[in-house]
Amino acid sequence: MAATIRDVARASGVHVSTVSRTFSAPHLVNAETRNRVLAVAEDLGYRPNRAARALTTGRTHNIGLIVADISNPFFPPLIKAAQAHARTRDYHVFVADTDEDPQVEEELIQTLTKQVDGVLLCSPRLSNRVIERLHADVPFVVVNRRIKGMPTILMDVAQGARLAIEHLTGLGHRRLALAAGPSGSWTSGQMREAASAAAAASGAELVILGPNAPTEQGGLAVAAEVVASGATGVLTYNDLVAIGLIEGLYERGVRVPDDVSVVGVDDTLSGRLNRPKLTTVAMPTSAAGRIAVDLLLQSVGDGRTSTLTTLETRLVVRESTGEARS
Amino acid sequence: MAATIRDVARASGVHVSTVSRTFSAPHLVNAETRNRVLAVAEDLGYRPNRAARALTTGRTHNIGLIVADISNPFFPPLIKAAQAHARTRDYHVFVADTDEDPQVEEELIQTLTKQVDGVLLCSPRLSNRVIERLHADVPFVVVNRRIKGMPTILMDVAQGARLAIEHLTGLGHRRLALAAGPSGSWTSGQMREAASAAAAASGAELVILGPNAPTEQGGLAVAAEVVASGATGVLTYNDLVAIGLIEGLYERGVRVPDDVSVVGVDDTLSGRLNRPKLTTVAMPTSAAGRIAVDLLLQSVGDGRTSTLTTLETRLVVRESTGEARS
DNA sequence: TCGCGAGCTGCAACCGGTTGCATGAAACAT
DNA sequence: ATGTTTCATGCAACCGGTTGCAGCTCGCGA
Repeated sequence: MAATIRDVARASGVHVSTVSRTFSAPHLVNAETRNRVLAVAEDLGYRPNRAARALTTGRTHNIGLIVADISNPFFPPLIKAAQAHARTRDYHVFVADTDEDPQVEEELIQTLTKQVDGVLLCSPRLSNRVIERLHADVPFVVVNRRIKGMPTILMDVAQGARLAIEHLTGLGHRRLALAAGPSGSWTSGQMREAASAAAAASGAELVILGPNAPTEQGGLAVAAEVVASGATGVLTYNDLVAIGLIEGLYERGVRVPDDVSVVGVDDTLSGRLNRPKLTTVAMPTSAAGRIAVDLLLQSVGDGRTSTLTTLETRLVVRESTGEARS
Repeated sequence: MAATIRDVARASGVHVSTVSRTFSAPHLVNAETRNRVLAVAEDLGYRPNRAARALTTGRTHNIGLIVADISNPFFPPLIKAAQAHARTRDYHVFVADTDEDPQVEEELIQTLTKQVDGVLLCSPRLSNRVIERLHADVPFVVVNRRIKGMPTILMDVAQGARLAIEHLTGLGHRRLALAAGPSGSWTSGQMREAASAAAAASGAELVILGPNAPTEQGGLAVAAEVVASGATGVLTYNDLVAIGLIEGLYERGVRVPDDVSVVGVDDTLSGRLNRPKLTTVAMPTSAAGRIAVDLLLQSVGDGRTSTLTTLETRLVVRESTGEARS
């Protein structure tokens, strides 16, 4: 149906190899010939078949991007940034959603392997062991998880957690809670450690509640425990959990920030939440998307590189936190 | 690096064609041979290269999914449903985001064309003419837009708009506004017509405000016009616009629903918005994703089919609408 | 005038699979 | 014992490109 390189060759009276070179190594072909070939190609609507090209070059010019849950608003900015950035490098990004299921995650990686030059693993739920095994087949860049020997991009969630806890203790809260994330989440572990340390340093108490689903449901479900814990300041795994939690607290007649202060993480809903607007730790997701693509293409190019990039986070104070009532 | 079909053939003492058949037409090969080949393949970690297969079969077993903006919460459920459903058919979904830019949309379709068997066009911003031209190269299924001769899935936004307007007039509102969508949006045109008709039928006034960006920014920006219009009931292009609008109204001291009632469309934020919870028209996005994949695979299989599927919408009344103050 | 290098182009093998056709052996009917 | 199927496998061409190598032409210096 569509025109192939041989059609173009025939129509312009040259050998296929000349047509091939016209597109992939233009400087090797005479300007006159090149223009003729280009004209014919244009005329026939010829476009090189990337899959066929990949067969010989070993470069698909595609990269895979795997996320746990595309409906988590944390990911879209990262995805958008990665796509836009990859496009400037003549690469395409294929996004796949694992539904937070490690099994599906592994399958997806397996199938993607042959169709992409590298994979961006965002907040993977697989064990390090499995990831290392799969790494033999295809270059990875890992976002939000520390794995030795792989290019890694971390958002400094420990710093974020510290900022959040200090913000809460600074407001006078002495009894704090952390609504942790899912058990497979490396980030959640980091938050937990940093929050514990920061709380201890300020002489505040911290109870860990969880694991919780990283969703509004998870937040809604943990509300009862928060109330029972007697905490007046809560740090949540992410904004969705915070939203769900606030909702759950309201349902129990607990008001935010009057009775309990809540801090989210991600800053994904800036304008979205009406009352109260969420105090949260902002994550540099777009930057992470761009950098991830660069790292990946780099490691696709010159073999394994193992870099650790850590991006800073930032506390955004809005309306969901307030002074502790004495 | 990775094992190829020839490695497996050599190691198991059969011809490559036998190995090939073991995977793509198992019934043609003797059970004993098959098991031996499978064992060797397993041993070598062989997995058929889908790109190479695509070269001869013309089937990539991939489908493309193009959305205007992946951060619009309308899309993720659709994407998830499409991916999950496609996986059961041994297909993969590659998602691409156009940033609401028709130019980018066209480029993406062009590049995807050769790498997928068909493309799901969700809420396209391109003109019908361009879409029809591109359709020559690759099968399409179009969601949320009516294009003659292409398989189409529509959510009955006209019905939704009618329900919403009737809900508002039923509450006693006589002066209504529609915060329309972007100019390229077919859906927005449908809403406009249906809303006008429904308003006229109820003897209410309706002013059309827009076009607006289909985002919270768009809603925020249109708030002034809403206030100026004197409308007490507003239907918005989607939930994001509604959220932005409510925010903008609050900033101007106008309360929802006390002073102005707001109805969104999409039902994307159900639990998310705290006060007031959004009254909205629910869209069957997951169903659309599943059906879209089916239609596409079907039209990939037996050539062009042109079906029109219309899915019902549903009004979900929450807290952002209330009785008109007399 | 000859030799040589530079610049272009063609040849053909190859990437990793698929598939129509031919071959051969075993099973069956006559 | 012979002819006919059926089943399993091998052969080789093909999909749409890329690329190392060889050959040709031309210009230039000696």
